[in-house]
Amino acid sequence: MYNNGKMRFGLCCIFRKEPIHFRQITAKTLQKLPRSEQLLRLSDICLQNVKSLYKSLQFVSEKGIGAFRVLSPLFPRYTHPDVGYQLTDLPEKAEIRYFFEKIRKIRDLHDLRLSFHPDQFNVLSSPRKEVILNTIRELEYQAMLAEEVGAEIINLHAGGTYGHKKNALKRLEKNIKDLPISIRSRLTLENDDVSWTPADLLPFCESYYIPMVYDVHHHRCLPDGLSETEVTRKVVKLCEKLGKEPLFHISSPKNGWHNGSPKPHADYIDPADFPECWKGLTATVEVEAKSKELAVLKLMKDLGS
DNA sequence: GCATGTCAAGTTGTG
DNA sequence: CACAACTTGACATGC
Repeated sequence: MYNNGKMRFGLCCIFRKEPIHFRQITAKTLQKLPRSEQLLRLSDICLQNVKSLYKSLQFVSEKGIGAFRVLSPLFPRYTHPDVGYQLTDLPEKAEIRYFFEKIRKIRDLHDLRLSFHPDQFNVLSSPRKEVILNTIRELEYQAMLAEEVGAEIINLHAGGTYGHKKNALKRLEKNIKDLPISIRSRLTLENDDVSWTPADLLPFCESYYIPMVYDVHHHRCLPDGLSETEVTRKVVKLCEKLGKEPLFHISSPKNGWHNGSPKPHADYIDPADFPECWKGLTATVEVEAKSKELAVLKLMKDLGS
């Protein structure tokens, strides 16, 4: 069913050369200001960031890039305990909503696939209640943005193992079951390069109907006995069952495969690192490379797509 | 202007 | 035990 389909490539969060920038602000800077000025600064940054996101989608659609990962701090410090805020607190909320609408329209027009990838401190397998609560708060924020921009995916890692994978998976299962639908319906789990391999995650994902995002670079850094072909086949099968397009991650090692740690990402993707078994599939491949849009475009050219 | 240290958050592995 | 690494970049500060 997915053979000879259309593969789309995804750009992650930011640009290397293209003059599209996202702004940030720290909690420390905000805390020096009275609340009204905090909200003015935040409103300005959020509005500029949604404009930049719109420009990002214009850029990718013009270049034939079919997917885009939205950066987590699009609305900086949204869930911070002291300086956090809501969209309705921002003076320019109407303008911000107007750009959300423009973003949804360009997304629909070009059928762009949008995703979120919450940072490493979002952990649903932690034994600490506080960590789970903070994670859910952050995921609710990202789900709100996902709803506003029309994003389909919130992709998470499985967290730590705490020396006992089975118990960690039990906590993960329970916490996933309790998630609000806005998060749960978008949730995917990705294999990492420290703890959780495809062999660990696939049975879990199959049991609970969660798409597994297959990062082949992580798999090469932390192998598990499964071949890339086997993992790909299982992921495609699971996604078919769930009615979702498979999502893969690709990167190349900065210092080569045999020169120290292969984990750091290179500027570009070596086409030799692109798995043969992915070719011809209907799937999204997010490109994790430091040269960002240049790397995505080069890979597309190198692969002739 | 430019260089440098800092930034909310978790977990693991290395030195 | 401290610290870097992870999608690292962008901001704030000080020269």
